[in-house]
Amino acid sequence: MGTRRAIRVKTSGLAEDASPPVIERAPETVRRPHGLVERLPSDDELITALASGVPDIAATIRTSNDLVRAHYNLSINAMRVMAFYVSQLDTKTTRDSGQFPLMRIALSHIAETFPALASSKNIYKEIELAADELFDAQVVLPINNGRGERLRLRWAPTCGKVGGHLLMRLNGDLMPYLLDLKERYTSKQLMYVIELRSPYHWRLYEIFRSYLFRGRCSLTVDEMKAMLDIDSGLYKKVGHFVSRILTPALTAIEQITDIQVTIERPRRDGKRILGWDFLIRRQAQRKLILSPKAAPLIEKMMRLGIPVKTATSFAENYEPDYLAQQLEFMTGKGSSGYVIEDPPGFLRAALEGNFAAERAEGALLEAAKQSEVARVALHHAAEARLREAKSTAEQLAPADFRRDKAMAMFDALPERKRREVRQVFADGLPTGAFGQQVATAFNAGGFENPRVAAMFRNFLVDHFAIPAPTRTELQEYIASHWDAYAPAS
DNA sequence: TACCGAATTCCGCAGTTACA
DNA sequence: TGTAACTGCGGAATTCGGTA
Repeated sequence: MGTRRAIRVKTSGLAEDASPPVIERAPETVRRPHGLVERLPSDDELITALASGVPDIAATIRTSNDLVRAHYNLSINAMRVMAFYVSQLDTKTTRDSGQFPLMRIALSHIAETFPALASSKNIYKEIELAADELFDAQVVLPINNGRGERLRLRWAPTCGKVGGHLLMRLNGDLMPYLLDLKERYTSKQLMYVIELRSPYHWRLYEIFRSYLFRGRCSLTVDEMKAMLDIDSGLYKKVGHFVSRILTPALTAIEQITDIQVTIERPRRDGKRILGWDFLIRRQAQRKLILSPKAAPLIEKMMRLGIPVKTATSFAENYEPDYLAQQLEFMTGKGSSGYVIEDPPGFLRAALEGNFAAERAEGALLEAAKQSEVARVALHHAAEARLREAKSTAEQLAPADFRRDKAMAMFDALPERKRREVRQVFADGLPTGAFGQQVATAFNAGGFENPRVAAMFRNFLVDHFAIPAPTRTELQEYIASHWDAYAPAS
């Protein structure tokens, strides 16, 4: 008998998890009942493909329309794992070998691709459950030109979590539905589904997208429930199906994906709603994502945890070079150990405040210690900023400026943070008439008191780089600035 | 116009997820 | 860890529309 040994699985050379997988090997030989001794395949022989890392989210995935419209119901994480696996396939190698590869995928790469999954408390457990589901679940495919005959297939006959990786092989019988598709297929870009949070939204997006070429489709309630594998006993009332499945899905599809689906009219039998005619069109603004300069920037923003809708909005409203500059500043800030708790908020602040330029100013400050010339340049830059700030303030009435600037920034804070700010200002102020006035003004959520407005506005302006100030920062600010705002006694 | 059945609206519950 | 938001679901009350 061979000796028992531990084999470290060959790594892809990319980011590794905290716990590299070690597969405990059974003895290398096994005695078959008929007496023959066979050699078991090694791990390297078993694993025929290594996921190459985080997929290109702009890459296109093709799926046969038969599979898109098949009857199945997977959890959202199982859908994500499936999409990840398919995105990693090498079509030629897979076709030549005649079977899907047994792929080793780092869980960290799956989590990195799907931000919603990455924020989960127990990513490993969730992916393990998704793997179990892909092993157990079935897809029911119509065959023989849909003459009522159905074929049941399992998704992944080999699927399991090993250490920090997922080992998975798709069912080879699914190859005609995923490879070498020349007609009757639906293509989608990963970027448009990674943010979908419900399997129903994902499935309906794929289904409607399969009809995009036609611009419209007509589906009955029963057809949709069958495709989504919803038990006929559920959503007996059409209204429930509409309000709980269809409407939320259409909203998510419009907000997140590249198509927009609207209900043209219901199909009725008397009063009874049988289904609907849908209008399907590509969202014009989403085409911007495909522009050569914007696409990589949007992808980069999404990798930083910024939702696609926000990323698209930034790409639409800012010049690519300027956006790239601020993104570079943001990633530099992150890699230097600064924890960015709210990436969309931080980037918005960076775009509005031109942090990258301020960083250049910071570099100038360092140089100023060495050079008189730099010191003068720094002085001029500071004066220019001051002039710009004054100009903005002068364009607005003082009260409007206070309200618009300070309230906008204050309102941008999460509710919990707003409560904390109010509390800190209330706690941190000295007792007495003015302190009471300040506390009352804050608790009322307003800035009627000009001193409170000025103090808070200046805090925000001075600390604009801090989207959500901490309690300590606020207390320190109040302590050091109190005298400047307190009324003369 | 009254009746009946389907659609719509509203409410509440439970489990999950996101966030600070 | 607590809270808010979201998702998925069922049921009751009300409204609407077809039909006799």
